Amino acid sequence: MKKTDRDAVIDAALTLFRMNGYHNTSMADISASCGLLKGSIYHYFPGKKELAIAALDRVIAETREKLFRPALDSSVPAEVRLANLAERVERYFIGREGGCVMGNLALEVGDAIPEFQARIRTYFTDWKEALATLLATKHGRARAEEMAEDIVARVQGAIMIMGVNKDERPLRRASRETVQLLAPADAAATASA
Amino acid sequence: MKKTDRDAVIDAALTLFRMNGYHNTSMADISASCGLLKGSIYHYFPGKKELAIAALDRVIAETREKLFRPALDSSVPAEVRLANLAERVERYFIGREGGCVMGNLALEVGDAIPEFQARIRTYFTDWKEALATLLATKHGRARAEEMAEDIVARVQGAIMIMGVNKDERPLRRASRETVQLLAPADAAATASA
DNA sequence: CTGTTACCCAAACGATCGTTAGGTTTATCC
DNA sequence: GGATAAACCTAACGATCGTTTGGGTAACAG
Repeated sequence: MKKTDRDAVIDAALTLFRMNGYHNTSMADISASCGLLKGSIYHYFPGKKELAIAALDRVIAETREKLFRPALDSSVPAEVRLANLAERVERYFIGREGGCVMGNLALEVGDAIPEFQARIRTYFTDWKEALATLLATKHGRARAEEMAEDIVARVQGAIMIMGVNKDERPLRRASRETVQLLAPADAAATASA
Repeated sequence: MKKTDRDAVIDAALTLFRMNGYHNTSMADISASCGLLKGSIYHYFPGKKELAIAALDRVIAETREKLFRPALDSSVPAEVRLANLAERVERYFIGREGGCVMGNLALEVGDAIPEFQARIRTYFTDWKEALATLLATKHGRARAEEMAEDIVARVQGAIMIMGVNKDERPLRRASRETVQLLAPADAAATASA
């Protein structure tokens, strides 16, 4: 039961960071959102930065578990795993207010806070690795990594546009076209027909 | 000569907003960066928000002039215009510390500040319109708009990755593949050869 | 029951935030 | 050259920032 409060702080902080950004989220905001008094947060975390780091670490763990690890389960055909990964990513971000906290912080703090930068890089690397492993079953490893990086970029951009235009179709197209990269017989013809 | 100082304030603010974000840029920072004392900035702008709006308006005007308007010059073949647009966008962002201020603010402030949101939307719409107009010469208008939106998303994502991984290759690939969308004879074959 | 630790609150800290008020300098115009 | 206004500085404002201090309470160990 002890970890519940700590987790509640991380939960609140994570949501606020995602929706309002890091610098625009105050300890008072987090306090009001998690039920704990402002000063009490410092019982669990040395400061705001370390709290954010814990939040980012949680995102990394969660996405590894729920999104990227299933993609490496070799008992399932690669094309199915790719379809599952694409669909999970799509569902993960659609309707999630504030989009992707990793992408948001990547553009907000840039490399000003190395601990953030390192975690953001890890997150993107995980994502790219999962995609590259799957794509390498059909395309070469080198080309697969390029394609994986491009997919991650496109999805992140689609999430950005989703926030700006309230339109989730770019994200859906990114998912659909990703799946087709392992479709048999170079299914571009099937798609355009 | 009167507009010089005002422009200097906008210049400084724009650079700082792009590199450090909106909330993490203080009026004191802007003051120190433009040579004007903090209080003096309020002679030109009612507040920080209005200064930022002026900065965003300048970005819209600049990118219209230098990037998007040349794309609509019908005296040049569409495929050449697309190649020029892609190259200009690539050069515009590569090496530009902090990436794209519009994308950064889109993810940082989201829709919390409607005046920002409107300008960000305008910026993306301009970009998409330029691309869609060119792509519509070969593909249908509806499909061209989808493609344009996807390109914008991918480029923005590539800029994000460029900031995270210090790797500009995703952006270069996005440019290259964009150009090929108007290449004769569906130049995918040429590209993969 | 006593001592110790973890948990959490209440109150305040100095620093910095965006903003403002009032005065001084500089340019403009008749 | 004197009046008018724009440009700019100095100094401070209240509010909020992240953080700290000190104490109180509950839980658990001996």
